[in-house]
Amino acid sequence: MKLKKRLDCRPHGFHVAIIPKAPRSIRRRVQPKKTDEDGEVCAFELLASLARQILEEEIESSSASSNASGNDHAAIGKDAVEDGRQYEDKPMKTECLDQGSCEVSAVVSESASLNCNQKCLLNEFPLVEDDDILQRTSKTISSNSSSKIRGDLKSEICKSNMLEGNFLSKAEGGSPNYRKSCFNSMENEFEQPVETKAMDMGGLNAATTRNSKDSAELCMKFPALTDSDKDVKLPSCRDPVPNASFSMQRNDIKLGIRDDDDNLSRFNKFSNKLKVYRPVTRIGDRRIRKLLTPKYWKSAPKLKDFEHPRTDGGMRPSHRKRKTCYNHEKCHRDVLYKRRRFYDRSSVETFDGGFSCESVTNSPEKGRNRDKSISGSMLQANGMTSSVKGHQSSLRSKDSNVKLSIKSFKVPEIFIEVSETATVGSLKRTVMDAVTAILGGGIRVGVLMHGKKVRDDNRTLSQTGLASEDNLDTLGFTLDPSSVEAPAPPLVCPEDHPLLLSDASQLVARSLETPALDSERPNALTDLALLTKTETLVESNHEQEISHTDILTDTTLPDSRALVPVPAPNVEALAVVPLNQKSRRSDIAQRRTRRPFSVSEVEALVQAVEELGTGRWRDVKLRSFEDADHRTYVDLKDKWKTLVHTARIAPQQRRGEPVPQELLDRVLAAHSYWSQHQAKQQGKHQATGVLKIEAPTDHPNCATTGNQLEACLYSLKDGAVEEVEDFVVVVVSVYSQQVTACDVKSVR
DNA sequence: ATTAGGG
DNA sequence: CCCTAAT
Repeated sequence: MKLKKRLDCRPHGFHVAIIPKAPRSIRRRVQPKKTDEDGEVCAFELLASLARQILEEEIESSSASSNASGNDHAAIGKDAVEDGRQYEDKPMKTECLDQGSCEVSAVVSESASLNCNQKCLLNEFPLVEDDDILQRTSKTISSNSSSKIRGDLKSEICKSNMLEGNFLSKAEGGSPNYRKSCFNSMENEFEQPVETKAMDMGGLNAATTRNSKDSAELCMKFPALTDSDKDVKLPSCRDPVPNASFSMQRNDIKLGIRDDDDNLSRFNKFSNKLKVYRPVTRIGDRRIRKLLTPKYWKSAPKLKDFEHPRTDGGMRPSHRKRKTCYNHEKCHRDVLYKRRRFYDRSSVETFDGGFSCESVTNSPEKGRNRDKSISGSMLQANGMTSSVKGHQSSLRSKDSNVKLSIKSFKVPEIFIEVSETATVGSLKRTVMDAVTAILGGGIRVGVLMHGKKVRDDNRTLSQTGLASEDNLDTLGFTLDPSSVEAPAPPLVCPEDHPLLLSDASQLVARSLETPALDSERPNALTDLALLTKTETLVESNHEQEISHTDILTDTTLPDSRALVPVPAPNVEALAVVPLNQKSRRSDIAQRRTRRPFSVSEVEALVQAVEELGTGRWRDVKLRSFEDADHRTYVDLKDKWKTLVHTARIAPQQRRGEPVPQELLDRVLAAHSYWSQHQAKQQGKHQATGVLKIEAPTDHPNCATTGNQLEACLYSLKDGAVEEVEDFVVVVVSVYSQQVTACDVKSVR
């Protein structure tokens, strides 16, 4: 099937796990491995690196003023080399980089006639060039690349490129030159949503098609600097000249902070790429809707989505998705998802991508941190996501100290928009500012447990349940900007009146200095805060809203002017989605408002399931929720699912309106019963007869044995007479009555 | 349209 | 709740 296909396409000798087109769960789980194994590069290091570059550039550009292209060459080359050395010590790699830089120069000059901005950008990070180089030198490199991650990956990528190139060539009826197609393939890879078919007709054409207008847009975006994908890419900004083969390819500017891992993840995309091409026009509402779904907003460590501006002013989400690392079950918790929505009127551009990086705070100095190491935890920064990935398991020292280790720290997405005429230097500064704002803006730490904010600062860890290893795994942190006040927006009207946070026309018109999209506001953080808050309110459910409120008014938090907490593991914040004022909603199906099941509803559901079983949701619906229009059978099914889950987890871990234990018990009982008896006796138990199960209500074991007893009862046939525990029961019809421990009476 | 599962 | 695949 798909899987096979893909496998066939992939290059040999490629070790990196390819995400097979298998059940999501599987796919997801496959990737994880590597994420962590290739040693993560400290995000801060990256940032530092970036900063360094920026500074250097700044100096350089200031001294050399405008026309930076010339200087850039040298600078870039240098940077590249340094960069390379910094992350790798292998001569080979360095060599590789060197070549890369050389190549860069060449490339640059070649494209000198093109739009300068792009050209300049091109210099920044010789990622593309490298790839290009690699492409040519892949053979040599790959042959002896041995174990060097870098080397391997690169060569792999090259291979991949070639593969892709060929593929595309074919698809397009033959590409004129290899390099070109190769490049395009690369481009596509970077710009294309892995799982969507957003791009029109495959590489070349697609790129060409979009060229003209896109270039006009100031769409310089910085996708994410993700943990393993620490490259800043600047998609779009294509050259208006479609036929300039070379330039065209070059116009897809990508800034990449190369890094050991990035290739890895990037490469992964290749595997997904092959199946991507499909006409955009095919994308229907549903598609779009899907794209706007949290699922696709997830910008996890290795995941990044961003959308292309659309020439027609409409929204054309072209995103890319990367599977996240799911190292063990815990991984998903490490993944921070962030949603961003920008509501803007005029120009409809969707930016969903960002700048995020992860740093590994592998503080070996456990001593320094005392006994604090956060394991299996994550840090989430509101507005600016940052997450901490923890070690696999929580350690617990004898002295009952809780050991936590914050393994990684993810810095969020940063949206940057720069004018087409902005200088590279300013761009860098912009990035720098953004990063600085985030890191230096002052943050407040929040603690999450099971995704819920732990608000009481006075409680002890054990009281909070954080002393338990189990809970430790769900421990999370949030980094909330503490420097700004985020007054609750006057709008809490989720559906009908999405907040318009910014005016795109303005955004586009000028270059922004901060990640904030609303250039009208002076303070980036404020914007973030507002956005976050808004987003949350718009999206959140009641519970969340409540907790938010609580938090905002929580006096135990001195400077709790922080933003709303981000619900984990589904962290969503700062979602920015273009909103075309009017009819946007019709296009974008809104997520249904959340409507928590009331206890009575649960009761009805349980009742129905007890009688009908777990595989007849439609009947359940008809039977007990006929009038509840908002409850579909799918909802019921889902609810049951969650009920079962809820019943299984510790009461402590349960959230939302508490469901009576009694009901949960029944859930479990019914569930186990129906699990065994599948659909066998469908309808057989249709309420008839009277339950005659008797046991002393006051029997000491009644309560404790309740579940077991009940479970046993469910396994009995109607009319059966059996001994269960200390009881003798006569079952006339288990489902004709609600069976609970207390209903059991002794027949003896 | 339903069901079953993964997310 | 959403999304999909499979019925």
